[in-house]
Amino acid sequence: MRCLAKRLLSFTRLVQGVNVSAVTSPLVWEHVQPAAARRLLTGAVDAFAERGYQATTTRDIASRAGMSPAALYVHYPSKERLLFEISLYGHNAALEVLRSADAGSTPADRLRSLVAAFTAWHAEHHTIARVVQYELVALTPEHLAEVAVIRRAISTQIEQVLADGVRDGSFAVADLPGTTLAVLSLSIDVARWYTPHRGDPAALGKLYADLAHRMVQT
Amino acid sequence: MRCLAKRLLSFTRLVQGVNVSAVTSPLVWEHVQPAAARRLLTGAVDAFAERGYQATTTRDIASRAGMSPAALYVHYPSKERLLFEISLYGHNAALEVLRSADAGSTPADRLRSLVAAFTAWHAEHHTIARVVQYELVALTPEHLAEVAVIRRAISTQIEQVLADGVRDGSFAVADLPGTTLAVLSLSIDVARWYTPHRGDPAALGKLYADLAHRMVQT
DNA sequence: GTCTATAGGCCGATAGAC
DNA sequence: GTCTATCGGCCTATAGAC
Repeated sequence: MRCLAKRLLSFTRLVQGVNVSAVTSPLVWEHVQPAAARRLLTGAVDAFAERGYQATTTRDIASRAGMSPAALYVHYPSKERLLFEISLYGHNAALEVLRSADAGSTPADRLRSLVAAFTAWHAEHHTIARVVQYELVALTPEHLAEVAVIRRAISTQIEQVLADGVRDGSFAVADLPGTTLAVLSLSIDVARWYTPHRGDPAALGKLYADLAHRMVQT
Repeated sequence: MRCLAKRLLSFTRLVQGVNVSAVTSPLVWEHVQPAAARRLLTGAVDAFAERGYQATTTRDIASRAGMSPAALYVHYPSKERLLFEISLYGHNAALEVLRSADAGSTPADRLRSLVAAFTAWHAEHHTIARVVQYELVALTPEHLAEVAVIRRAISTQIEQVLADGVRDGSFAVADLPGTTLAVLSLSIDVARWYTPHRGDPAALGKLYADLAHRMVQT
């Protein structure tokens, strides 16, 4: 457990840095060291996404990592802490994907870019995304409060672009908070139903960018 | 347990009948008899919606119904059967809400009516809806197959209206299955975030009907 | 149809050897 | 840092009295 603080620091640096490809590549958990801790963490992501946090046993996670049940506690102090690390990293990754995608000369371009990226991330990383979006209740109140800060930043990122579009007349939005939530919903719900055989994440992102833009354009 | 088949029959008749107000009123479970079985079922809905199926204990359900843990098994043979009855009833209710709402002279009117009703149902009945949409994995394969039939009917109901609008030129849809899923997503995701203090279900339905219509109109 | 009592098993987490 | 062994507790479900 001595290496926990170090791991949290390193992944925060990575996610908030410029190298976005790192969080969308298959090597998402490269920063988790040592390798045994990483095997436990990726096993937990898969198990939590498949069956949910409560239905997953520490024995299941350990066996996916090729270890005995007791070995888990050398790397993580509890099952909840494993969930928290996944949730915190996942939220930071999602926020960073949005921040990197917020580029374009018009609100319409920016919105399309945001929705395409956010949707594609939820498809590409649907296992992590499922944990991020559907296992919040299993976090301790303290850990939930920590990820809630990131969730508000994610919401603000979308709301800001919509507000900018309303201001310059390119968007017509009757209910700004409600429409923000609807745009977010569209992407987030992808984590519920997406499986790799249901199409290319990038193509899905493009479709959803178009649908979201049509929801608000004048 | 002798009364189980009778209960299933009676609620199917109710849900597929004409009295839609019955499934949107607070007395949704009136058909579940005797009262002790109904108390267990509504307690289970609340508990499953709050904490999830796996995190809910039979002791918790029984105590919400004011009974000892053992009394539950007089009315339901297992915890999963309780989930199945809730899920089956909820799916039938949602489908019936859609079928009753599919009225209007144009595809645009029909789509707006469908989305408004489906969205309002997910808000008004967000506890049942949460169980319906997020606890599918906890069902046995046989029970899952049974609700999957109803889920396909729900999806078809939306897809048909979109197809009708494309045919008569009132809608422009690049990807029919993808757009169908997006429209459904918008309403379904309401179950994830809705709480009563977040606004009136009917007003939310109206907003979402507008957003969905704009997604597809020419 | 409700209760008390409990079977039988699995869970999260720990102890201590190597 | 990994193992085997195990603790103490809680779980679903059942037995049997009333």
